[in-house]
Parts: sequence; structure tokens; C-alpha cells
Amino acid sequence: MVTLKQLAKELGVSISTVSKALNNSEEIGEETRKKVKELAASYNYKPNKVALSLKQNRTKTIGVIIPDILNHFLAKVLFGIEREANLHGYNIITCISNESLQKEKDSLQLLANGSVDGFILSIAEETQTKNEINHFKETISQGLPIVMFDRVAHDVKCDKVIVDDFEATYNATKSLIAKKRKHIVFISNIDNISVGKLRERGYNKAMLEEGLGTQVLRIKKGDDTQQKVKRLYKKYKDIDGVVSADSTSGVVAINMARDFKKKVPKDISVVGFSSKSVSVHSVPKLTIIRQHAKKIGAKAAQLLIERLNNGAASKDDYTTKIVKTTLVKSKSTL
Amino acid sequence: MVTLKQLAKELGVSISTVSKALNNSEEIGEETRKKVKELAASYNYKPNKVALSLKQNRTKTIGVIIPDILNHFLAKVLFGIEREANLHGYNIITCISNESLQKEKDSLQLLANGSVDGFILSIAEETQTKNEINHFKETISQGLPIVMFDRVAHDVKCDKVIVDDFEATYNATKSLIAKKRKHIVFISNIDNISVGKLRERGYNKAMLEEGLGTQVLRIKKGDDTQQKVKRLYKKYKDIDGVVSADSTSGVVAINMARDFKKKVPKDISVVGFSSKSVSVHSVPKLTIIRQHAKKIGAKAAQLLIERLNNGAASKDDYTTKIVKTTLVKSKSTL
DNA sequence: GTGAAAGCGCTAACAA
DNA sequence: TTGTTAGCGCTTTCAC
Repeated sequence: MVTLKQLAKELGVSISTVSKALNNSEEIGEETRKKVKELAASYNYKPNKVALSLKQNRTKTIGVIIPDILNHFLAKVLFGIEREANLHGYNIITCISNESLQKEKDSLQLLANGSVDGFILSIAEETQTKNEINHFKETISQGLPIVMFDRVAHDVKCDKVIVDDFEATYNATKSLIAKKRKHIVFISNIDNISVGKLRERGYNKAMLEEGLGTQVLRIKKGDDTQQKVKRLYKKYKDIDGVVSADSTSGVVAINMARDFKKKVPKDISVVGFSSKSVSVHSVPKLTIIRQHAKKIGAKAAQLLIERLNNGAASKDDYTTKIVKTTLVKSKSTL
Repeated sequence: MVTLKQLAKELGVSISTVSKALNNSEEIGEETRKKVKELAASYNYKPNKVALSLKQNRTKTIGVIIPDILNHFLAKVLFGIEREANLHGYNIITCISNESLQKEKDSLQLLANGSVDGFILSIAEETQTKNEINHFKETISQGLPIVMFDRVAHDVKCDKVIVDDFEATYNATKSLIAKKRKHIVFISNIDNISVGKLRERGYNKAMLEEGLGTQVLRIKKGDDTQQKVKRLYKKYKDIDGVVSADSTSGVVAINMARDFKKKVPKDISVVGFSSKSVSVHSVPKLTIIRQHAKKIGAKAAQLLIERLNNGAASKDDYTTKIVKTTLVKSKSTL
């Protein structure tokens, strides 16, 4: 990489002259400016980012910590973050906590050494079950702002972007009930994380309000989803509705129904949290609760960048943005 | 963030003493060392990464450019890269080219300013169709090594990690033929990228060798996969096998078969490039061609880090590693 | 209009 | 054993 020094030497001027010329300073003469710029262009000069970061005490880099990159929703949020960050001249350093508290702590620690200006993260499962939040508070007190999305810790003071999980399943369940479904099962493989719990509660409330009994099928890591759904159908012949808290179980619920001569949606309606690209995996296509993942990511990035630009201005004035889900009807519901 | 300067001041010693003490230099007295370390620990001192990078002229950061984060395979490779990089003390800056040549160029340009020590990337679709490779060559000539994976440019001299795409579909097709399948269709939504073409050729060769006619269903962006598969089944009643170049069409091929009273795998066998977690989306589960994505990512990271450590040593001595696929049988094939 | 010098935080060669 | 100094690449104040 060419440096200012080298350009200065070749031109027989001082380093500061070159720097100013490149930054269009009025101090420098028209002619000199032109000469400098030409040479710089010919060498494809680009100011060294590291030096700039050191000088300006900010990196224009955001640390993103996500629990699981193979989760379609989280990947999509990451996409949204990346795009929005780029628009504002920021890069993102990605860490995958893999649902582990330790890895989450490590990542936070490791990047809190000047590598990034702030964080965007969704909390690891283990962190939520152990209810640990000190590492977040510490990071914030070190002057590094955090924006949490989806799985958030309400006891940490920071900006947040969340989904209306409770209402989403509440409404989805109600819509099934409105179509005369009576025996609706809730299927979830995320019952131990915050959003999973909220979704279950939304379902429960809707069912109880209508005087209907609730039934929950919990799928654990390592379980065979197809087997569990199969057994469910075998045991309870009168199931006529499924609300799924994750994308996999909704798809499986539809495809497996046919093994039991249940027509979808005539005999059984299925709706689940998912995205368009996954909904085509079932025949008929799954009616989904869309979370607008990209928008969530973009919003999180906006909040962080705003805070970074404001300096300490908006201290103690934190936003919680709720991005509403949308029920997108396909052929798996009436 | 605490700096050496502040620690030095508080201890009444010089900056270099503090630096040496923290780096366990033998030069510094036992006692001083202890005092320094204690104070540093109490302040949770961490050396400023940016200053270190500037000083040592390397960032311990890898730029990763992937075409599509929502592609399960690519996301999994990213996971592998991240983990391996972390093991070696590297962070990753992720850019998503979104299959765009321009964004790919921009990312390369933008990070080639000292932000990263090298790149790991898979080539964007547009870049492949336009067959552009100059931006890669330029980056390399600037002293930033590149490792390409999956979709690679053979004309660029750099390390590569690829899949045995041709053999994978060749073998998969052969295995269907061995079970007396005669009318096997190849379905692909990636026929315009390098790996897609190779996969199609593997299928073609296997079919032609056996004197069987070939048939390819191409699915374009924006097409309704379910509709296209449906029409295919409607028109050609005797289809008894499907080889899919991507994960979606394989899953759809299975789930849709039932609409035509075709039993899987009795009447029709389906095999496709995919991963375990997606294969459960079909009933019965899809027999998959596993690509070992995490391993690919890890290998790519290893190659890059090796090269970074070797300096210019292994110049002009580039590796192409082939990570063999594995055919994992499920219930969608005999 | 141009240049010298300080300083961001750190390491390391050299001096004391 | 400890301190001084230079320098990584850059911006910016201040002097000329």
C-alpha cells in the first residue's frame, strides 16, 4: 500500500501538503492539489484505515454477535444489518456465539479493545437460561453501545428491536379458531428462549379465551422432528390445527399430515413463524408469520449508528422498537 | 479504555516499562511486573487493537465475501470460517455481495485499505456470467492473498477449496440407475454458476453412458418452484427419478410427488444437494449429497492463515483442495 | 500556500 | 532494571 509519505517524497512536498490536497483543503494551491491527486490516483492510493481509526478513535466497524448463523431468520437479520451498515460507511465483524454464553462473553471481550465502535446482538440461549446480563452491562459501561434484537434482555439499558411475538401467535391462533378449528396444537423447538415463551403464551391466551384446551409439543435439540409429529398425529386423531413457533415444525406438520390422510387445509390448518423461501418446502405452502427480518436488522443498525453519531447526547434515553409481524396466508390455512 | 500511558502515570513509571511488564519481558523486575499487572487487571486493561495493527502492519482480520447469506450452504461455510479463524486469533469482516459484481468489487476495494490481511470468498453469480476476474488479480497484486471456495475462478492464481460437483451428481445419478430408474430428471435453479454447470454435466454423463435420455428442468429466480415441478410431473407421467442441484427443488420434488399419487421412493427416487437440517423438510426425508460446508470453511481459513504466516515464502505455490461430497441415504431413495 | 510538529496507543531498539 | 526515543500512517494546529 502506498502511503502519504511516499507520495510526498515523489512529489518533493511535505506529507501534510499531500494530506491536505487529498482532502480538498482550501489551503493548498490549485495546481499542487491537482498534481497530488493525479499521482495518488495513479497509485490507487487509499488512506490507511487503521491509521485513521487510531487517529479518530473510531473504527467505523460494528460488532455483530448472533447465536446461530444457520437459523434463517437470524441470517436474514444479519443481511439487513450488513446492508444498512454499508450504506453508512460501516463494516461489520461477525461473531457466532453458537448459543454459548462463554463464546458470547469472549466475543464481547475480544472486540471491546478498540476493534469496534459498538455492538448489535441477539442473546445466546445459554445466556437466557442462566439469565446472565453482567457482560452486557460491563460492555456498555466501557462506552460501547449495544443494540439488542429479537432475543433481548429487558434488564439491560440499551436500544432494542423486537418482534410482537405474543400478539403474533395470539392472532394466528385466533384466526384458526375463527375457522372453527377446535383442537389446535402448538409446536415449538425454542421453548427455552424468550421469544419462544412469548409465542407460547400468545397461543395459550387465545385458546383459553375461547374455552379451548391447550396442547404443546416441545421438540428438543437432537429430537427427530418427523417422529415426534408422527406420534402426535397418531395419538390425537382429531387435531385440526397447528401453530408453529419455528419454521421447521410447521413445514413438517404439513408434509406429515398426508401420511395420515389428513388434507391440508381441509382437515387441518397449519401456520408458523417462517419466511417465504422456506414456506415453499411444504405442499401446500405454509401460511407464515413473517418477521421482516431484514427490516429488523436495518433498524438495529440505524439505532446503533445514530447513537454513535450522537456521542453521549442521548444518554439514558433508550428506544425499544417493535417490528410487527405480518400473517401471510398461503394454502395451508382456510 | 485505559491506555498504557494512564497506567504508567498512575504507577509513576514509564510507558515502556508498563508495556514490557505486561508482555512478560525479562528486563523488568519481578516486583514491578507484579504491580503493573495488578493495576492493569484492576482496570481490565486490554491493548488497543488498532494501535497494535498499525504498529505490526497486520490486523488479524480476514475479509469474507459471500454471495448470499440466506443460502444454507454458504452460511454454513461462513460458520466454519468463523470458527477456524477464531481458533487462530482472527476475526472476520463479512461482506455480502448479493450476487452482484459491483458489490463484490466495492467490498474488495473497501477492505483493501489495511482493514484486513486477506480474503476468503465465493464468486458472485454476475461475476461468473460476465467472467470478470481483474478485481481479484488486482487485490492479489496489492499483496492481499485470496482463498476462493465453491465458486472459484480457475484463471486466478490463488488457493482454492472446491467440491467434487461433477462426480457427485455423476455418482448420485448412477446410483439411481443401478436401482432401475430410467426416466431421471435433473432439476436446478443454479444453472448459470460454475458449480451448477458441473453438476449438470455429471448427471448428463451418467445418463448418456447408460444410453438414457436426459431431461433438465431449469428454475429461474422468481419462478414458482412448486408450479414448475407440478407441470413437469403432469406432463411426464413416467418420471421415476430426480437429481436436484439445489436443496429446495429436491424437497419440493418429494412433497409434490404425492399430489400425483407417486410413492417415494417406490415410484420415484429423489436425491439432491442439501444438508441434514433441510432434508427433514420433506416426507420422507431427502437423500442428500452432503458438501461438508463447515469443513470447507475451515479448510479455506487454514489455507489463508498459513499463507499469511508464511509471508512471501510459498509464493506462486497454490493449493486446490477438493472436499469430497458424501451421499447420505435417507428414505427418498431405494 | 506550504511545512513542521504533535499526537492517537503501542512496541522495541537503544541509552542510561 | 528502567527510561528515552523513534516510528507505524494519518490529521490538524500552528508557524513560516
